[in-house]
Amino acid sequence: MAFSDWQLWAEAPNFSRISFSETLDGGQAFRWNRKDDYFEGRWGDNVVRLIHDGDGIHWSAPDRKNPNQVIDALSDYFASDQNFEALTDSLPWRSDPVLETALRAFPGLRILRQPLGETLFGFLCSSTKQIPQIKAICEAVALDLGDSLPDGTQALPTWTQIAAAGEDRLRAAKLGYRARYIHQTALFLSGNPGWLEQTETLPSEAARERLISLPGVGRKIADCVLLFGMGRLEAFPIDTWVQKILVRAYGLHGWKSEQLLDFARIHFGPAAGLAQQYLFAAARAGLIAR
DNA sequence: GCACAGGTAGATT
DNA sequence: AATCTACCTGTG
Repeated sequence: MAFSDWQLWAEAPNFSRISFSETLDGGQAFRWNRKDDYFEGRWGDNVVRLIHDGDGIHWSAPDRKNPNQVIDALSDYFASDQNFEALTDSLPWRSDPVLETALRAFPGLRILRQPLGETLFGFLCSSTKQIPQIKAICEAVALDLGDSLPDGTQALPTWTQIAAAGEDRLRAAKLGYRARYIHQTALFLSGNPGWLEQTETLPSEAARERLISLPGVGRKIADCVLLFGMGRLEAFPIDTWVQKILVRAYGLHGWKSEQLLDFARIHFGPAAGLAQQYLFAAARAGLIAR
């Protein structure tokens, strides 16, 4: 299957080169790969190539795809309904030099709006794994269990497909102890159709409680799903990186996790999750909290 | 050989 | 309620 010629995405977000790369391949999503001079990504039944050059962002998709559908899928995935410029400006960077450093390093960074089920799967794979390993696991599971995409590669499997496959097939994808959690969650979700979609209609606190009721989902993964799969920008996932940032760069030595969450909510405000992603990116780049 | 990696759940204190 | 600890596998 051939890909279309490159086409300008006129309404694309205003990324810098680095924030473009960091948004796609910085740990929010696990199915983007840097090819030659472009990124290739998959979500839902979409396969899209994106390239960021001096003219903006251009896309290419498998030939048979309707261009308007590609644009719509991109707009949805990049949460184009959100004004990230204003949200970023709403963060307390004027009085917070750590945050200011992160904002200046990654201007244009965004929070993606990924398919809910895929987001849950990706972060169920993520515990004590590095991003390249999470991506490798997702790829292995897709190859084994997923439906074919228009270019002949594989989508992530549905929860029903995962439930039917069984825990051993997941262990074969190097999921280790995560395989049991994922399979049990798959059994529940395949037996309760619409449960995830209904969760998405709830206020964030109630949605979080429901997500945490799933096997293998604790506070951190639930917050990742809220943030990256439900557009809840107030969700503030605290992982080992963010924990170190808060302790070292903000001086919050000895604070309990509940206290750190309170600090984040009060200090960063309604777009705390966006601040989290800036700080995460800056820490991984070695700019803060080394 | 061994510590550590975008955690969670169950046991122990 | 706070603090261990087991759980898989790959990497440095």
